[in-house]
Amino acid sequence: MARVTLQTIADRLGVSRATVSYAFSRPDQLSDGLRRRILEVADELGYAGPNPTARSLRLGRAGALGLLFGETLAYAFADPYAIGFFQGLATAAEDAGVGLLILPLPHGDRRSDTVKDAVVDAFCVVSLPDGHPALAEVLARKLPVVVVDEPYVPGRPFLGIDEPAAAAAAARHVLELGHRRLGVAMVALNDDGHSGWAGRDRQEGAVFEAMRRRRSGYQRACEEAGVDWAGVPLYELARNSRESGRRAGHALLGLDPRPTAILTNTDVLALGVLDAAADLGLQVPGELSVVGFSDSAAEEAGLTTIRQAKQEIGEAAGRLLLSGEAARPERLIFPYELVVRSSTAPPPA
Amino acid sequence: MARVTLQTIADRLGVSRATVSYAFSRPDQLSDGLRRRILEVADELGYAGPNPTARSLRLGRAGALGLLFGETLAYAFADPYAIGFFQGLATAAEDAGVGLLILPLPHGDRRSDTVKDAVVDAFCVVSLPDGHPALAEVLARKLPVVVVDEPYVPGRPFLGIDEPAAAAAAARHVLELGHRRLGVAMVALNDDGHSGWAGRDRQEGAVFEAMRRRRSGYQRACEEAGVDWAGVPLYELARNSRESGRRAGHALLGLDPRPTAILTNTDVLALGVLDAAADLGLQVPGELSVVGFSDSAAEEAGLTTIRQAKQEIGEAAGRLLLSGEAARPERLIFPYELVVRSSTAPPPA
DNA sequence: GACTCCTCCTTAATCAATTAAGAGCTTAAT
DNA sequence: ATTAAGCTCTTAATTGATTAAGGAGGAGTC
Repeated sequence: MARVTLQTIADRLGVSRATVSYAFSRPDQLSDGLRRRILEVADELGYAGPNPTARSLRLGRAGALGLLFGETLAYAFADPYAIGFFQGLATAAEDAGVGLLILPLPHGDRRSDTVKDAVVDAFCVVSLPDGHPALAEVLARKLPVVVVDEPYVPGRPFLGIDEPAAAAAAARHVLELGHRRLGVAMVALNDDGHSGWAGRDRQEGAVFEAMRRRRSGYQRACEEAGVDWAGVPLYELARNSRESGRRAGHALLGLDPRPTAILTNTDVLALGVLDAAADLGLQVPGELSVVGFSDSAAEEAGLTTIRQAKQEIGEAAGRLLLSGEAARPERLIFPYELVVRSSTAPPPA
Repeated sequence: MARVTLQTIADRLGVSRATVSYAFSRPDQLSDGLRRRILEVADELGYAGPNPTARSLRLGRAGALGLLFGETLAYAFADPYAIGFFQGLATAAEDAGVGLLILPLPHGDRRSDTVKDAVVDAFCVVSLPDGHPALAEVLARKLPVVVVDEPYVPGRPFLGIDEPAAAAAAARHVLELGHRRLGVAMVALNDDGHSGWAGRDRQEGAVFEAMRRRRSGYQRACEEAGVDWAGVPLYELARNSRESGRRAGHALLGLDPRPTAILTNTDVLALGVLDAAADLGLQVPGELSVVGFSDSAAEEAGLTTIRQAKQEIGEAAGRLLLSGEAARPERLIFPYELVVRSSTAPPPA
């Protein structure tokens, strides 16, 4: 059974290919009788309709938005922040009637050309580490691109929050409550899979720009409050999971002197820190204050966190790409908000 | 600035288009010198690389899997069950190095041809109501298709659980605990946006097959236990949200006599029912037992539920489509498991 | 009867690539 | 010297559509 194309139908009926095309896409160009006959024969031959790829080639539009996320897809779908963002982006795509093509990152040794081969009209890049090869591939495509969260690409629209300011607000919150011994747990500073204490080098050389900037916000707030940043232990995690957070929590809470407040750069991590506190029988917030980030999984647990409008950011990214305005390099900085719940309080006396 | 194509580069160098193509896709066919010169000129002219659409047309493969989900995308991304499924599907796609094209359903009056225009190699259809027009469009594409959960399409591979048996297991659990006055809250029976008490007609005429079958499982278990199904109130919800669950909870718990156990067809709904119980000061499980479904949001809340391997199902669906075996119509029925937690207990004496 | 105007369909260019087969030319083997 | 074999590049067919421009024929108008 050879492939059925417009031509097959045309030949069968002794009309031209163009005529058959019109039957599908422009009914007004044809007499009703012929059109009906064409559709009949098409049905009879099992024609699948005008080939979308050929159509796309001819029309010069793909009808899809490419999404590149700086993690494995399985991971992305497990991350509440990513989910919120997807939701916003999907809303924009849906309103415009275009699809959302979620692309896997080139993974391990397998050389897959997903970015090169992606049939899309534009790309949305989210949370890619500095210098990731996929970014270069995206830029090489010469299509509209927006970047969300990181990395900042000069000349391209950027969407995100003021990371240092937001992080500083989180730190300032506990500092103003009177805490002086802080601890920090952060995921996604680097992408070498390492977990453990992170010294100055790993902190400042972090390849995830947004997280690097977040960290600098913590530092600034500490220094402004007269707390020596060099004395603030920072535990770095390879994966953003509750289990990771627990591990970091145990590491930080095992220190002497023990921190009275722990800052984390994701809510999921913060939940893990709460688990660690529970393991050790520490009261939160009486004996330990914990702050999350993103307000993605914080409400139920009563977690103090920084809220960012992930859905709005996603939707704005989508609209920007679909409006064709993505050529103008804008920096859209979205608001954040410190949400104080029941995981923070003044330190024990 | 006109578009740069292979031809542009070929003309510039005075070579044939084929030569330029080889420079990109088959280095062994060319001398190193010429190849280097071609790549140089390409770079100089700002060539974006071989056009993926044209490539796709010529090669006859799209490098993407189409996903059609029976709800708005914004909604899908908010549903823990869907997320789990996506995760599995994305894993399979990722391993194969293909993208995942998430398609919006034709929405309201806007006639968008996303299904017709989707550049994909296969479709995965999830939870579509009976007779939804998008299904016909998918089938018309004559591409490999698998259906997950619903609807069952004769001749096409199907993946899901034994819905009636799973639902019956949930019902049997509370019946065996001694409950006799049950209440049921269900979402996604119909897609007409209606919420409220559902009588026999709306129950049996439900357009979402999986949910219809789930309901029949509840009924069967009741009847086997000698509980008259006609006396079991069923409250139907238009949306799967915690708020909906709370509403259903209030409706059911406001009845006289009050049910001692409430079955729901999603965990999210069950959480809402717990909220309603809390509103009314009812102890769970002392005064009320609640059972969820899917184990997608149940663990933290200590909810008794039916666990289904959503990730596995997603991954299996992906692999089936990508293996090219999707032609053989199989019915892959996945295991379910009753997970008893702390939301169910014998009824009050 | 000549002219114009429709309606309906065809012609042919175009979208941007891939790739089997073949044509020159050089090198190696007999 | 001749033939075969290798390289390197070109030719041309192919993938499956869209659409502006044009032609043929019939109807309407003066």
